[in-house]
Amino acid sequence: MTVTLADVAARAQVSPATVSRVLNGNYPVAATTRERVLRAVDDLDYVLNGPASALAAATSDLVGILVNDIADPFFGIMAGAAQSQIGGAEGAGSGAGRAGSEKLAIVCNTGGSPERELTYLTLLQRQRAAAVILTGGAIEDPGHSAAVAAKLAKLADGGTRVVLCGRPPLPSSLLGGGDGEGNGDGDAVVAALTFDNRGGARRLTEHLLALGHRRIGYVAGPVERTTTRHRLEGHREAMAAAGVLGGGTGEDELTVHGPYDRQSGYDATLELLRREPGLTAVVAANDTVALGACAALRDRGLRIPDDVSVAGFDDLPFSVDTVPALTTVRLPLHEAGARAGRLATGREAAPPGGVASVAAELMVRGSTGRAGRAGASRG
Amino acid sequence: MTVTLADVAARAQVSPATVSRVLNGNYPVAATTRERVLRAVDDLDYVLNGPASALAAATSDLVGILVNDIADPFFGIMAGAAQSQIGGAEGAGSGAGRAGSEKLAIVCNTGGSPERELTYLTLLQRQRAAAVILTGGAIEDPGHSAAVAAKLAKLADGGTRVVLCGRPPLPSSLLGGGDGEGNGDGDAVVAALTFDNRGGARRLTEHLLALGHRRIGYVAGPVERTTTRHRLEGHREAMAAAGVLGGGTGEDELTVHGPYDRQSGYDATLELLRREPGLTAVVAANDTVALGACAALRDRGLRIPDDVSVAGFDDLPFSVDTVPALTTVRLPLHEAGARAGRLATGREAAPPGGVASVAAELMVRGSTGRAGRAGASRG
DNA sequence: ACGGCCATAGCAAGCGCTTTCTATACGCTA
DNA sequence: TAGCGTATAGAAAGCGCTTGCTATGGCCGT
Repeated sequence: MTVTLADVAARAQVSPATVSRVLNGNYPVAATTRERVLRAVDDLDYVLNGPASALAAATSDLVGILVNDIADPFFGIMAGAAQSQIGGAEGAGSGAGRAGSEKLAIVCNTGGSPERELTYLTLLQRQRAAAVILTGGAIEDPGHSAAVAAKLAKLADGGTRVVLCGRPPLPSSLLGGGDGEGNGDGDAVVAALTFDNRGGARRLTEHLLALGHRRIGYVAGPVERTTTRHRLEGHREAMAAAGVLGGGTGEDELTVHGPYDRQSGYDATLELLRREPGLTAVVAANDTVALGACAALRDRGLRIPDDVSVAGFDDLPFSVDTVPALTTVRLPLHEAGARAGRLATGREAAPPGGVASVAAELMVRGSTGRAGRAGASRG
Repeated sequence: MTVTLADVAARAQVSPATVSRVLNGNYPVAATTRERVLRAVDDLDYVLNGPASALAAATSDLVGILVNDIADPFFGIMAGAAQSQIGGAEGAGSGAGRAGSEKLAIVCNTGGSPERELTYLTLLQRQRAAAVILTGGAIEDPGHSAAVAAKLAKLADGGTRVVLCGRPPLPSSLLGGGDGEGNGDGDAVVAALTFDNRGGARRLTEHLLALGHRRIGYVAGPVERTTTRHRLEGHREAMAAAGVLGGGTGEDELTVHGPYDRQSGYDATLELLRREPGLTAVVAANDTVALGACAALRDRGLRIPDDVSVAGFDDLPFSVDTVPALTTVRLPLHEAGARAGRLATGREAAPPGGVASVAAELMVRGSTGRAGRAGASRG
C-alpha cells in the first residue's frame, strides 16, 4: 500500500540503490538519471521511511529539547530559539521525499518530574537522537542526578550530542561513571551554557539594599532545584555582605518556597506579610511569581513601590508591561537557546572547558523604590 | 558496541524472539524465563533500538503536536495539556528497556510559517507518527490549505490519527483529494476541536457596546489566519448589529492588523489613536497584543478604563494580574489541549460529526468601563 | 500407558533502507 | 586498436527487531 524505495526504483527504471543515492545526494548520479528518479518520486508521492532509514544508516535526525514546563514562556522562548537553529526550514514545497541535512527538533515537556525526565531521555536514546538539549534548572536529588548523569554519559557515548542550557554542568565525578568504558569520540561530549543566577540575584538584592531596604522577603522556587538554590544563594550573599542576614529568629524566616507560578507568589507574599508586617520589599523567584506577589500586595492595600518594592527574575516579555513595570534580572533566553541549538547541531564549537556562563543583567524599573517612604508606620 | 537484542538473548540463554516478547509483553512467556530475560536486560543496560523496532513492527509511538509559536503560552498551555495526556508517565525507574504503551509526545514549532508546517508534517509522516495534533489558527492561503489537507489525508490514510485543536475542520472538499484512493480505515480520521472565536469576540464587543462605546478600535492579528478572521468577524457582527459599523470612510478604518505580539499592540494602538483621537475602546486580537495596547495608551497619558477601555482574548494567566485586570474572553486551553491529547491516543471517542465546538467565556474585569466618563473632551 | 493438546520457545523471513563491493561502459592515451 | 582509468549503476549483505509458523515437551483424558 505505501510506496517504497523499490517502487520508485521500478518506475524510474533504476535500482533501489540509485534512488537512495539520489535522495541522499551523497554519491555521484548522472543528471538525467537523477531527473528520472525525482520525477518518479513526485509521481508516486514517495515519502522516505524514517525508521528504516535510521536503522540502516544507524543515525537519526531527531534532536530532543527537554523543558520543565512548556506553558512557561521561560522555556518556550529557549525552546523556540533552539528549534529555530535546528530544523524545519528549507521550504520543501510540494516534493515530499528529500530533505538534506534536515533535523527534527522536538520538545519534550517533563513537567518538572524526575521520572519523566528520565523516561524522555530513554525514549530519545531509543530513537538514537542526534542531540539532546536540557533546559532550565536541574533537580538536586543525588539519586536522580546520578541517574541523569549516567544516562547522559551513555547518550554521549552513543554519539548523541548533549547540551545543557540554563543548567549547571554535570559534576565530572558523575560522568563517565557508567560501565567504565570511557567515552568514545571526544566530539559528542557535553557542552553547558549556565546562567549567572547567583550573580544576577546578588545584584538585584544589592539594588534593593542600596535603596534602603532591610526587611526583604524572598519568595523562592521549589526546593531541590539548582535554579532556586543559586538565586537564593545570590540573594543571601548580598544580604550577608550588608550585614542584614536573618530578620529575627533564623535566616530562613523571610524565605518561603513554592512552585514557579503565580499562585505561589500570591500565597507566599501573604505569608511573608504575616511573618513580618514591616516588610518593605519582596524578591520573587521569577517574574511569574512576582506577578502573584504584586496581586497579593495590592489585595492587602499596599502600594508598589511606595509601600513595598517588588522584583522578579528572567525579564519575561510581559514584565515591562506590568504596572508599575517590574524590576527584574534579564536573562538572554533567546540568545542562549539559539546558541544551544547551534551547539547541538555542531554548527558552533563548544566553549573552552565545555562550559560558558551567560550573563544576567539587572533591569531597574518602576516596581522598586526607596524604602521607608511610607512603610515604617505600618503594622 | 551497543547492546542488541541478540546480546540479551545470549546472556539470558533464550532466543531473540523470546526477549522481544518479554519486552513487549504481548505473548505468553513463562515467569522464570521472563525473570531471566529482565535480569539480562538490566545487567546489560539494554536499550531497545527504536528505529529497528518501528521498522519491524511498522508502527511508531511518536505523537506530533504542531504549534505556531512555542514561546506563546497560548500554545504552550495547549501543548502541555495534550502532552500530559499522551506520554512520559510511568516512573520507569532504573530499568531502561521496556515501556509498554508509552508514547512520545513531541512538539514542533512552525513559527507560523506555512513551509515549516508542511515540512514538519512530512517529517512526521516519515516517522510514521501515531498521531498528529495541529493547534491554533490555520493559514488561509488556498494553495497551502490544499497542501495541508492533502498531507493530512495521506497521514490519516497511513494510519496516523489527526486531531485539530483550536483550528477549524478541513473543508471536506479538500479531504480525500489525494490520489482518489479513498481513505482506508475509518478510525484514523480527523477530529476537530474548534474554538468559538467568533462568538466570543461578538460577546466581547457587545459588552463594550453595552457600556456605551461607539468608537472602538480593533487590533487584529495577522491577515490570512482563521483565528484572526473569525475574531474580527465576531467583532463586526456585533458592531453591525448595533448599527455602528464603520467609523468614518470605510469599515476598516478602525481596524489594524499585525502579528500576535506586544509590539504590534503598541504600534497599532498609536495608529488607531492617530486615525481616531476620540477612540474610547480598543479590542485586541489577544491578551499579549492587549498588553501592548495598554502600554501605548499609558504612554499617551490615557487612563484605563477611564479614558479608554481595553479588552483582550484568550485569558492567559497573566491577564488577571495586569493593572487594571484585563477584560478578555476565556478559552479553556488546558481542557481543550488535554482532550486533543486523549483524542490523539484514542483514549476518547471522537465527537459526533468529528467536530466539537469549545465555548468561549467572556471575562469582564477592570480594563473596561463606561464610555464617555472622560473621553469625549479629548482630541 | 498412549495419543493429543496446550503452553512455551525457537526459526526464519522479512520490514525498507544504506552502503560496500563489483560490474559495465565509456573516453582516453599510446 | 588495445589497454586502462573514470564515472556511474547494480547486486547483495546487512541494520536490529517483530511475528507467523513450527517444534518440543509435559500433562490430560480414557
